[in-house]
Amino acid sequence: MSPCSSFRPALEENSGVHRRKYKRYAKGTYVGLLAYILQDSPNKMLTFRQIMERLGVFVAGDRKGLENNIRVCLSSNKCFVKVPVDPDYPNARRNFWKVEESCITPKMLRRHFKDMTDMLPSLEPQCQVKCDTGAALDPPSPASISKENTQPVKFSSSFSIESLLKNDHSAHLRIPPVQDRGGLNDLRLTPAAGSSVCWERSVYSFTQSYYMYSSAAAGLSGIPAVRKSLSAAHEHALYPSQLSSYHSQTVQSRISASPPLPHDLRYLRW
DNA sequence: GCCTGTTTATTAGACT
DNA sequence: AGTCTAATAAACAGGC
Repeated sequence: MSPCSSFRPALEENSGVHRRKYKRYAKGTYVGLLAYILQDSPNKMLTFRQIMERLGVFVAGDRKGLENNIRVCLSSNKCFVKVPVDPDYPNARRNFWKVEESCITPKMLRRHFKDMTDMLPSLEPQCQVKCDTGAALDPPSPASISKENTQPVKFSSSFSIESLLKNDHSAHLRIPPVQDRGGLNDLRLTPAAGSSVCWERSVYSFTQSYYMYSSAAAGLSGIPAVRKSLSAAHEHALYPSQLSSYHSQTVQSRISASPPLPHDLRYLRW
């Protein structure tokens, strides 16, 4: 069974009755994908346009619908927060979006990064323990909400986004070229590999799993949208740590090569 | 007019 | 089976 074998066009033959034009993705959610894209950006925040540019690599088809979906996702999920592009002149319509990690619950981790935990059996028990404690999973009671707000949940597990990305960015391990990689089933965890490899392979597989159906493709023509083939530049932009040439760079050079901080960019047009 | 962000309603898959 | 929640569509407001 391929990772995406359960993807099927959602349109009914006699559609028009159902509003849904997309099949729910077999793996992954917008939240998970957005979180990854944001966290993988140099400053861990992006404008909406930048988000869409990165998403554009994954998705072909109806951009309007996708934009709408992403907007809703960003607006309705508290784990995504806005940062004014220009702090001096806050504009409600010109913001960076970033991930508010303190708002990511174990439940969200399990739900939105489920595919990665599936590939990370060594981490699953950790997450499971947290999830099974109940307190962290149960819907917050009114009384607990204020407490939760004042005591943001910070995850120090190796599967927290922070930890995972930390591992990712500190990785010096060489990863085989994309074309040489196996699918999800080929993942093998070795003691020597460590979580860095786990994470990198997981991110690869995770993003690979994002074959999306656009409403234009699935809804109008009945043809599923397919993931665009990635150019080398795109591959590098999205999976930088996968390219061996990338690994020839030191972490320091990666940092120095990063764009300036957001406040230096605030007068640029996006 | 376009872009961005918010809100609401609906649907359907996942979860309990 | 009932509930929860992500995905989707649409309408609207406000800034550029």
